[in-house]
Amino acid sequence: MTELDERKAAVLRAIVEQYVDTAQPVGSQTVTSTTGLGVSAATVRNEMSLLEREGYIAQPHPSAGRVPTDRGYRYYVDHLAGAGQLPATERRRIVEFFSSATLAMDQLLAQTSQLLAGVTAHAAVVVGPEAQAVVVRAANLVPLQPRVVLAVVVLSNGSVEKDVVVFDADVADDDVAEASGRFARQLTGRLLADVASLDRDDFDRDRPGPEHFGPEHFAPEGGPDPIADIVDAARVALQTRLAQHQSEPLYVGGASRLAAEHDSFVTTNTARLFELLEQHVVLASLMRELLGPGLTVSIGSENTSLDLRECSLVLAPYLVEGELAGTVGVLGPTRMDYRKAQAAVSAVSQQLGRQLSR
Amino acid sequence: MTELDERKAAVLRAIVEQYVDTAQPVGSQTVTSTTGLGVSAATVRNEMSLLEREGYIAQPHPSAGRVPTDRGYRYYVDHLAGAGQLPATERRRIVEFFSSATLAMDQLLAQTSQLLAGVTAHAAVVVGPEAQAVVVRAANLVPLQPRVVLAVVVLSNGSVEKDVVVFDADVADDDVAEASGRFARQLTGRLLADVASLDRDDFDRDRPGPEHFGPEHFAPEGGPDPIADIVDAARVALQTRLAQHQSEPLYVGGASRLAAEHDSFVTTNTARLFELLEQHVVLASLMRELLGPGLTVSIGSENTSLDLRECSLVLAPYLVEGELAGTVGVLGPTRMDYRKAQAAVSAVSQQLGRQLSR
DNA sequence: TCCTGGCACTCGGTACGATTGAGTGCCAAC
DNA sequence: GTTGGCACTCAATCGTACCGAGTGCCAGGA
Repeated sequence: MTELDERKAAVLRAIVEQYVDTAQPVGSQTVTSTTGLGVSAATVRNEMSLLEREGYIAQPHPSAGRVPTDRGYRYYVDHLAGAGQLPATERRRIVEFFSSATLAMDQLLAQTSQLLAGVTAHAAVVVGPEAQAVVVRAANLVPLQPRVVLAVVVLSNGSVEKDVVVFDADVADDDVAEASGRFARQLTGRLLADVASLDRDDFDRDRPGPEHFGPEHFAPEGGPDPIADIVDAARVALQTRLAQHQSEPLYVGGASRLAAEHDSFVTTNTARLFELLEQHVVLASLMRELLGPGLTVSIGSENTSLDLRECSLVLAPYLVEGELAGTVGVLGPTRMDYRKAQAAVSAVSQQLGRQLSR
Repeated sequence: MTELDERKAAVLRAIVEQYVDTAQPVGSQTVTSTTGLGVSAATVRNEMSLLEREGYIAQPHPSAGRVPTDRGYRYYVDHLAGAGQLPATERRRIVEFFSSATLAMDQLLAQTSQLLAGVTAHAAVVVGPEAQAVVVRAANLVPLQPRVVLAVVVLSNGSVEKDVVVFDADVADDDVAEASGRFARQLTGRLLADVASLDRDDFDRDRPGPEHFGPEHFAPEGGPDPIADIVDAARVALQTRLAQHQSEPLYVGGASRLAAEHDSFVTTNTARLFELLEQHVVLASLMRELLGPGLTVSIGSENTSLDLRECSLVLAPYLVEGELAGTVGVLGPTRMDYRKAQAAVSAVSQQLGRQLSR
């Protein structure tokens, strides 16, 4: 759309910022008194009238002040918000968090989402890097009970995945130990993406003999091999779990902030929002859809999801070693301090990328 | 308190059940029409007047019907609710869940909390067994990056704990492998409770030499031993994490239901409730305080926490092999279907105990 | 003694009208 | 192009009236 002239922009900015601050419709008087532009309320009224005609602001009812529309917020974000600076305390809070964090990927991301929620006072979402490039660093089978074995896999991103395998009959600890060795040799060093898609034959063909460790006893004849059965059962169990791990590692922090914002959400159902936050798949696809190269802001009705039509999302990707790795974002009401949200999201995404590039 | 006579009890029961159903104050007419007792509304009014005088019911305003007080709910729960039966579909849902569940402890408990939330349509809480008796089944050190090692411990309850250890200088993979063996020998088979409290000397004294596996190279002289340093660093890192694991394994399911119930929570702040649910320590101590040998119901103002003064908790312990192991519970508004909640909590606690006793 | 129908009373909720005040739109004057 | 002034609109507030649900009480009956 065409650009607004300077004074209209100033008026719009005043309305947005005032409304974000007070949650009350803003009248022409308020605009003249809070902004320095040397014109009277009547002039402002004329400008407001035009702004309304062009859809940047609206009146909740005919004799009230003006409220920004989604389009008004959009213009504000695109042209007026500028690059906000975080207050020093919060900037420090972010830096300190990352400088003291020595965590595995999953824990780091979970805590990052809470950090971002704390700084912005909104709900925060962090999507982890695609686990395609992740490599299996260690694999183990651990007997828990006579018929129960735990398959454990350590990944190069510091995550640990596990799954319980239950057998019909007791399995000897020795068998498990041997199976564990074979299991480790099968998986260690492999790409997660490969592991998820391979089946028994692939492993047998790829690694026909013992390599790393001492000699191993393969079942000599083609008959049933209890050890192989254990290994297979464990692998199958883990494959489904690893497939999940691969898909959408998503962390939500500070969801309870949504409840605090409830007053403004008269129309939409807060409960629906909470459900949405619990459905990681939906949320992740929604974020993937929105994500652009830099800071992305999606405002109210710009969101495809009806439940989000009174919410805004502020998203940014983060880069690990120059590669687009994941997303951090903030979810709040459209009446949100976009400058601060953008500054926080931007700072956190940069720091997180830097941290993960180490 | 003294028992209520039969008719008063019937009136109270009718008021409670009607109010739980409709959320509207109940008048004498409604009571006579919904209950089978063959008396007129006037008589019911007299009874209600007495019930009010004794504090079982109250009027929101002078010309409205009656609403149960916390004391009224209390009497209802103690004398009138009886042992409710779950509808068949929901009973089956619970049984099926447990019969098909083959999960590690932590996953099982998390899913159980969601099951209970689903059945009761309230938020649900599950506290896991004290991890005192848990034994370390396997331990490993896995190199992730030149200076980063992941310490992983598998516990007999199927949980996996891990922590990142960062070193000042690079450590060779071979050193890590050797340290991993020593680390495993130090921890495997030990009680979690012991591991958390021991220090380096204890291990050295207890296990002076190689036992299970082939010969191992101890640093011969008393000088600095890089392997031992790695092992120590890993153990210290894990100890703090294991201490947490030991304390309060708590799972909350269906927290979003609280938002759906918001309409009734006019006075109290929903956001505070969400925060409470996120503070596992507070919640766990609160539940420990309340827990009795059987089903426990804590109603509104009976709760010490102010944030819960419009909520009720229905709790039950579950037994594993005859021993009190943990707690399951439901958190909802005082205006809750106590029969159903009690039946669900009771069923889930039994099934969970049975499952864990296997 | 206990129950019941009747009746007066109370009070929340709704509808209606008047009033107030914030805010606008428009216009004439600068 | 800007401004002050003025009429207009309409939400919010208040007071009044009314309705109806519900109660408390009382006198009469079982």
